Amino acid sequence: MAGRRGDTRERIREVALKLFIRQGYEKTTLREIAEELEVTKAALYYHFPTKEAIVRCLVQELVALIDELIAWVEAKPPGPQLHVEFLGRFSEVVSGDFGRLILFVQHNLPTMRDIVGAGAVGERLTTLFDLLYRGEDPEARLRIRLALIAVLFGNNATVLTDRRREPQPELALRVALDLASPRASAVSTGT
Amino acid sequence: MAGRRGDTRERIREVALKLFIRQGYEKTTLREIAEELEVTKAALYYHFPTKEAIVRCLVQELVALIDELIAWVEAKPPGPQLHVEFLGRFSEVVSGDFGRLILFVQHNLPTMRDIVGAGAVGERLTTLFDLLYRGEDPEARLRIRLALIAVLFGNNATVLTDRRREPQPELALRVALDLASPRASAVSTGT
Amino acid sequence: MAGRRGDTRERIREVALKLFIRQGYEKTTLREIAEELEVTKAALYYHFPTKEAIVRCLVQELVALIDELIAWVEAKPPGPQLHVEFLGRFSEVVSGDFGRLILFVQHNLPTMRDIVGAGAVGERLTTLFDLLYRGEDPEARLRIRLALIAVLFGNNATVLTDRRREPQPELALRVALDLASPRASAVSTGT
Amino acid sequence: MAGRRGDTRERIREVALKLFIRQGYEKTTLREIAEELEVTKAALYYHFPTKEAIVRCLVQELVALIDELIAWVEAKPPGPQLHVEFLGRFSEVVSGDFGRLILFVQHNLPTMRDIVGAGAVGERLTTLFDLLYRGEDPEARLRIRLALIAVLFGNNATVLTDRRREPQPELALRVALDLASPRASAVSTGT
DNA sequence: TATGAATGAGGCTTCATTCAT
DNA sequence: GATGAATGAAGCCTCATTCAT
Repeated sequence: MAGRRGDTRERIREVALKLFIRQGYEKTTLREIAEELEVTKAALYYHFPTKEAIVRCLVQELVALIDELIAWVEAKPPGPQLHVEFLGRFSEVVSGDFGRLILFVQHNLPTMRDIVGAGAVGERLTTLFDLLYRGEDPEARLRIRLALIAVLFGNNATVLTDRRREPQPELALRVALDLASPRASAVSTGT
Repeated sequence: MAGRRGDTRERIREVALKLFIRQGYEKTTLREIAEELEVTKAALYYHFPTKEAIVRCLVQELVALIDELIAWVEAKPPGPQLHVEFLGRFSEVVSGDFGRLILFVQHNLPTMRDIVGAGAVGERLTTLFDLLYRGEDPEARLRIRLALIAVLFGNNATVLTDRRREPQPELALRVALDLASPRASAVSTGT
Repeated sequence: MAGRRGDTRERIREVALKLFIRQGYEKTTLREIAEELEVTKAALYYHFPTKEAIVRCLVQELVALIDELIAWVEAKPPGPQLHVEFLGRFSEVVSGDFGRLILFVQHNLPTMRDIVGAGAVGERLTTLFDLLYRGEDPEARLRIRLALIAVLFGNNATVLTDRRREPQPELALRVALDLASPRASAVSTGT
Repeated sequence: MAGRRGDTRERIREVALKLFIRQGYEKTTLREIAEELEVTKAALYYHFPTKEAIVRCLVQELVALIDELIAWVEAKPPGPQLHVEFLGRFSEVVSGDFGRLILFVQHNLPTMRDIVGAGAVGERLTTLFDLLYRGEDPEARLRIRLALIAVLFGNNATVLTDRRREPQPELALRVALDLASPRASAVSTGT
């Protein structure tokens, strides 16, 4: 009640993100958001022209964060060492807002499709992958993607996640690094 | 009206599954389902007491399929060879209805939570993992889970998936096998 | 399941009456009636063309019972003794099906209006009163009506009824007789 | 749209009461209420969270009015004179909103049961009776209840009411007073 | 006599959105 | 910046009823 002047838009964003993750976009009503903020529904319309606009705003934040990663990668010299460094960076980033935004997207897949278009986020990620693995073979691409997933698993919980255990970011990072490291193993050269 | 006797319930299930994956549960209206089936909304209520009941039915099918996998694993002698065989089986199964049901769950995460309860599917999967890796260390558990994800990736497309390429089930299986195979040290040091 | 052949119509009537009293006509669905009878909804349509028809059937029974009372009164010589005898008769009759039918009407007042018409039952009762009190003054008419209510109170429970006590038919009859007995009391001659 | 600010809730209450009496709760649709008020159905939901809530609101008004009567009785010294005075008060009150609310309850008996609970109103009335007749015998209790009914009859029309005549409040009150007045023996033996 | 499957109408409710203040 | 009141569209669901078997 004191000291939060003008940050209403920010608070809306926060609450919306939380609820969109927990309950999904469609089940989250503007009334709920407003109530949690102790304002009226109509007040939200002062800050966002539309419910969808909140989603677009959140997605744009995610895209911006991915763009930062892209810029980060572009600034580094390519090479196998890059993958290792990148996973470290990714692991950091994922534990913050970036992680929650990814969760938001994962929990609202069909909604994403018809509010921001099919590939809004996916496209950007593919760009990122291309940068990391320009010219590499499909298997390497798949491995890096799994490595990212592994890192994600270290922090969040979704289906296929072990619900009985606490998140273990370091373990996840270790496995991810292994996955991404180049190999001349029997398996990948076989067949 | 022609030749389709008694299969209405089955057809509802089919269309609902398709639409729940494509548009999500909340955005899929009963009217849509009914129209695509060329019946009235009320007809749906003859076969399912509620919209949620369709979801529950679908989830139960998935659970049943997982239970089959569990039974399959329990029938085999344990050992490292089991993992290899299991991934093969999983790969087969994932290309069929099982895969679509997983997709359905992934695309409706928050809905799952409040219709069938938080862990309805996750719990079952954890049981399956426990069986595969009873007594193994956390890293092994994480790897098997990633291996399953890899197989899933070979067939479906979700966030973090490479949207420009066709699914490559064989490649995915190969990487999965590598992930799950036992290795000399925690961090692979080559073969 | 054994011995009740052909009495289905009767059983429908019974169950419907019970439910119409307890829950009201509108809230009682044909499905409920059918379920309690362990038949299907459609089966009801063999016995009654319509839900309203069940109501009409019940009302006609009540009307028939009132007509019996009318005939009974017409057969007796008029005079003050008649009132006493009639209340006795009424008290008997009210403890049986007649009472339940009255309850049914009381619990479904607006429904009666638009299924059987505003005065279907009331008209008949007025006829009965006219017979009992032909030529008597308005006060006497009101007293007889209250006497009948008193008798009703002795058996049923409605609003304005003392919910803490058991029905006391004899007490009710006693008060009713007092009410109906002619008087030259100070009150009725005053003003 | 003209001159009616903030009274919408009141107007809803009014129209609902009228229609609930005339057609019964179940047969009265929100569309009807809204149309008669020249607002949209959704507007009703701004003022009442639910159709049932309108009923509850109405019942609470009735309960409040009964409570006023209870307070009125408690403020008077007990004794036979109290009954006379009370019937006078009751007669006044019954010709206003109180009477319509009672009518509403009488015309929606089963609905009352499952919206506000079996004894919501009955309980309160019993409290009132207890106050009037603390320690008196069952017959006296029955008589006072009949006296109240008589007063009701003077204003409203229900089953067992003489539909051909106009309401006659004064006559009704006279009979009620006679009913409630103490008498020599249980069965009146003249004056 | 009875049922399984389906329909059409309509009911209650919810929700994003608007607008005058 | 914010609110109270209202709207329009649409959603889920229920129910009496029908009809071929």
